[in-house]
Amino acid sequence: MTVTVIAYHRAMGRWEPDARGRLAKAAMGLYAEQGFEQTTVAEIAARAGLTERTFFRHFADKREVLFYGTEMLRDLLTRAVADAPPSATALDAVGAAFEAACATMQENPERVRLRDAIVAANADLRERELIKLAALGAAVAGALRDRGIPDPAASLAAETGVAVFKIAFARWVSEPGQPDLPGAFRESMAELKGVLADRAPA
Amino acid sequence: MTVTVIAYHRAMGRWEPDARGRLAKAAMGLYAEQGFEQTTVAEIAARAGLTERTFFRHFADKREVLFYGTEMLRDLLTRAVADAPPSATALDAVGAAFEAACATMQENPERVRLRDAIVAANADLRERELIKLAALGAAVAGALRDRGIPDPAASLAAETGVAVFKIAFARWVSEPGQPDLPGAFRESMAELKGVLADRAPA
DNA sequence: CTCCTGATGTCAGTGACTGTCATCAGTCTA
DNA sequence: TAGACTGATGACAGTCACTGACATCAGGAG
Repeated sequence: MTVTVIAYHRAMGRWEPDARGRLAKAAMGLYAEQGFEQTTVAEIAARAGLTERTFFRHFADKREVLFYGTEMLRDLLTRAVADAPPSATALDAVGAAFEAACATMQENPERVRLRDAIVAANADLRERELIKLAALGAAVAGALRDRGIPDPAASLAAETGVAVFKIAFARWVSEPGQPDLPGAFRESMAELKGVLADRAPA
Repeated sequence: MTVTVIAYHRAMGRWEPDARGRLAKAAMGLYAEQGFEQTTVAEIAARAGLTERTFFRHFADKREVLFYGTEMLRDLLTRAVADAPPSATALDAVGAAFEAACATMQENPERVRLRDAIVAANADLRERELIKLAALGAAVAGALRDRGIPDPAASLAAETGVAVFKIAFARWVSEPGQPDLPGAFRESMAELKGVLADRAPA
């Protein structure tokens, strides 16, 4: 539909708000306004002043645009695991890493909550979220291995961290009054330890 | 895994081998022969002697046909959790449930391994698998709640069980000589407890 | 000025998935 | 047994996500 291509593409010598960012913003807006399924990629591209084809040059698919910050989060997690004190156990390091991640997310609570609402409303998006979380878990496991923790223990600790994070996040989202995501994570982590200490001796 | 629910639609009026089963069999075969992406739904339907439209009347999408036995597995897990002795802790009950599930899967190792190879080879299928596992975890958590275990502990124990199962299954798949899936699960579970007992007192 | 590069537009095509209506075989009822 | 009913299927058209191939166009390097 011949979108009036307003080409403020280059203003001075630099690039204006880059295409990727415009597409992501347009997508978020439309998903929030009309829902994910009701939004076509053509609409997103039009709002960004670009073509459908260009959208797919920047994002692998219609869902991926919502999982923009995952790489950043992954780097943050692996760095935090690496930076944990040598005395820390695997679970300690994992806990510290996810706490740091929680703190980062908390810097933009509205955005995080909006994104989560969009994702929660659609099954395909929930699937994508799960695989992203799994990827984060794998990255954390790798970072633990780099600390010298052998593989079964590393994977176990990482998966545990992800599981606790999921629960804490869900809890935080469900309580609009609760602003403390790192705190929610800490609590859930403590509860996990309680559950496991609770087990029967047999 | 695939042939489970043969609903002989009417006793004597008798449909031929039901459409759903034929479609599932055709799909498995084609996915194994040519790969998931290289197979079109039209091909599957043709091999089953049906139309593309009919495929989508029986399966929500092209992937779903590979996750045929999940409901059965879910029932098995929840029943096992319910049947655990009253003295069992949450983690004990979860462990017993997944061990039972492992035993069931072991009845058809080749089929399970083939299915896993197909799923592992494709990102979209891995996503679907993750959400199915998450659903199993949710079902187990529900069963724990029915046992009177409060929610954070129930979810935590269920997610832990799923995480351990994933690791044990991956290990079992990677070792063709290893026929003992329940044993692999038991071992991974024991390792988890070791990891957690290992944590620093602080 | 010209070649090269990188981002974009254009266009045609495939294939997953859906809505709708017709058909057809058994079943139930009168 | 005729006729209405039901449930599964076929036939068909349509939408839309996604891809490959090629043209274009601006800026930077030479």
